[in-house]
Amino acid sequence: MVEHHVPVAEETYICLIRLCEWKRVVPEGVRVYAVSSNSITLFSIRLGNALLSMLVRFGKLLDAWFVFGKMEERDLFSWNVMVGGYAKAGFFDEALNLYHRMLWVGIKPDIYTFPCVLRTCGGVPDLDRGREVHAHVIRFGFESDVDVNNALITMYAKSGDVYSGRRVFDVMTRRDRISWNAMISGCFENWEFLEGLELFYMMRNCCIDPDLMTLTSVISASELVGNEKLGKQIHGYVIKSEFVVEVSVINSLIQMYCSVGRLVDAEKLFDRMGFKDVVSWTSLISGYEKNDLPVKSVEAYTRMQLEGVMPDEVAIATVLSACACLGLLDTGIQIHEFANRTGHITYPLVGNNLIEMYSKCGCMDKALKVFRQIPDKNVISWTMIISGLRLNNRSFEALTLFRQMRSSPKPNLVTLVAALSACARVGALMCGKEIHAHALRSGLRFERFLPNALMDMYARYGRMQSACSLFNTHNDKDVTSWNIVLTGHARQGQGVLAIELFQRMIDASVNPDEITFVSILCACGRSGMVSEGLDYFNSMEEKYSITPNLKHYACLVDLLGRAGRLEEAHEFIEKMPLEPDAPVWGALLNACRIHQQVKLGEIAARAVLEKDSQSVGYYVLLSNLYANSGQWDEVARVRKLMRERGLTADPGCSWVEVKGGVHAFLSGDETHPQIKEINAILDGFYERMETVGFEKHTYSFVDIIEASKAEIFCGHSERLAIAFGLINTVPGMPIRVTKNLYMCGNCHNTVKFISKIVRREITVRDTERFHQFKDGICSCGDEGYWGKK
DNA sequence: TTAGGGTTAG
Repeated sequence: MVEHHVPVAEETYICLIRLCEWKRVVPEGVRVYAVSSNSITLFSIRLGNALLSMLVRFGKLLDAWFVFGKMEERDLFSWNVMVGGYAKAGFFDEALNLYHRMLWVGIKPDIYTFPCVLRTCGGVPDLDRGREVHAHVIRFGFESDVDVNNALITMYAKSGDVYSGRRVFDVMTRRDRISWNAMISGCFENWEFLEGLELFYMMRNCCIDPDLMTLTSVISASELVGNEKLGKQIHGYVIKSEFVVEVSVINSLIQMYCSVGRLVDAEKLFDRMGFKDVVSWTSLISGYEKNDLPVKSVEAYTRMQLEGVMPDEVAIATVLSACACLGLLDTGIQIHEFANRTGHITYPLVGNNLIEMYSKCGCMDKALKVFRQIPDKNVISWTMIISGLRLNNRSFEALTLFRQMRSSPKPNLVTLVAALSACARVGALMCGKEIHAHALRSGLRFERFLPNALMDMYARYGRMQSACSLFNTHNDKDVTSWNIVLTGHARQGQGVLAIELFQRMIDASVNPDEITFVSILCACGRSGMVSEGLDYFNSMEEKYSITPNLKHYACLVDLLGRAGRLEEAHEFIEKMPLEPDAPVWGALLNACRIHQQVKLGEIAARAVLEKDSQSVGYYVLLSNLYANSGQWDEVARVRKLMRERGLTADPGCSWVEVKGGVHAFLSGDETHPQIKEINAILDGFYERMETVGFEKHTYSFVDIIEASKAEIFCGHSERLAIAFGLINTVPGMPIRVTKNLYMCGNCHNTVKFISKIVRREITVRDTERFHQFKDGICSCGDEGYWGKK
């Protein structure tokens, strides 16, 4: 529309700019700007200001900044536009700098300047700066201006100092509706709900009618305080008011009803709406999801699409949560594809919930792919992927990612809890301790989840003292806290301590739950306290009104079985009021393995495999039962059965922590950079073992069977980890290893031997217990490895 | 002769 070679008068440009601004045609406006800046070297105030205001309104801040720099002169208006533009775009530092420069060059701010500047102070928020600007307001004589005062109120509220805002509000001689709205929402933002509501009533007494903003803000507050009655009252008010037709107000009401669990009221409102926008639909979708109705949530999403309402990023993210909850992978994938097509995938919110959905559906690789593709990963993205990996038993990778994250973005409480859970899983004590220290340093409040996660980490690692001291100093313990320590004692075989703790729990009037009894029964079983265990089992229903579930029955079978009372255990299963499941029979099978009762073991195995033919662990137990009694044909038969059913044993994996890093070793790992040294050091041990009368041991699978070793599924990865630890730490340092399978008897012996010759403490935590080797002795007393001798 | 201040939802 503008030819390059024809000189155009400045006035024409200004007219064109005004027109573009008025018509809101961005591309044309930018073209006019481009052409005008080509033909004119310096902008006059009139043209410059016109350009500035248009560019800022179109969000073209960089271009505006360019024009600002090329103006022959600048007036108050030019500065105001720039400060306001930066403030609106969230570039608070730049806005504040400009404001100071403006004062520096001697331009006096006016009533337009202060609201812009105060917005930046509230946006950071920076209370000190805000107070400084407040002082400027007084110095330049604008303290009685309504608009400036309104901005002051907001600045104080956003900076967390709602009382200073209130003082400004109280001395105002004239207040408009904006003053009231600012003050009321300021109170709500600072959780001063009562004061906010009082102001709302005062406002009406002063004959100022609430508007749309007032109402939406008050409705959301009644949702936040969970005050159903208040919500109803406001609903009544809305019905009588002119706002009954406003979509946004009804949306807020729907939200409010959902949040107090009154879905029927929410649905009623929703159904009566003449026009429903995407927010109305999402309010409902999310309401269902939050009230544990994920199926209805997904249905509502489908209905929304059928009615031709286009989902936006929030709708997509919300329905993804529902899919995650239901494990609806197919639907989740469809939504993922949709988000890809529509470009919504770039929203962190969508990406984060996709990670959650894939994690919960067990597709961790897809989750990782999504994670890598999120352009602006926030704390939640990181937390989601860390917990996802942890959930899918990839704790090692979870910790690697956690390390990568560290400073930006700053991990929050949830991140730390997820990372601690991963530490607990792989026995990364140092990493866990670091997180503990980090939490103390960063002044995070030790709320429910964090102390529990810490205790769990220490307890799983066998550090019962640390766990207990946290427990004792932790003021608001919940049942989980008690259960964590109780389970820790059980794992350590500290039956007496477990019983003492249980008593303390009862004395403290904490109601035990189902998990409590699993732990206490387990503790009794591990400590051979059969009669105590039976007593607890019998007291569950009578004293604590907890009906024993299958887990409790399995514990009891284990308790009887470990004590050698196999027939009794068998009878107990036969008389169970519930249909016994695989773990119940599995407990008996394990007991038969320990006590080498092949006949009964076969009965148990048959029953187990009937219930669950896919879990490798049971084949391992059966195979070990045969191996323990030297029936190698049977061992081979079990292995063949596994092959036929397409099952392979989980690869053994051990972790060791060296210099703050966690190193993982798969059994038979030949790719590790230090594998030569590792093998050399192990061979050295084997030779010495042989000379003192230990049997020679080699690695290959066939060899192991032929060497008549019982546990063929061990993988012996712990040896690699221990050797690596020995090579890479200073003499005398304890070596701490965690393993994903049971440690076999052979490894147990080998580690005992190693601990003796290297004179180091070596701990191995396997899936069953915690072994502390020192001077050739293990804290577990070898039980369970060699059965009756 | 333009600019600034309050709000809300999923």
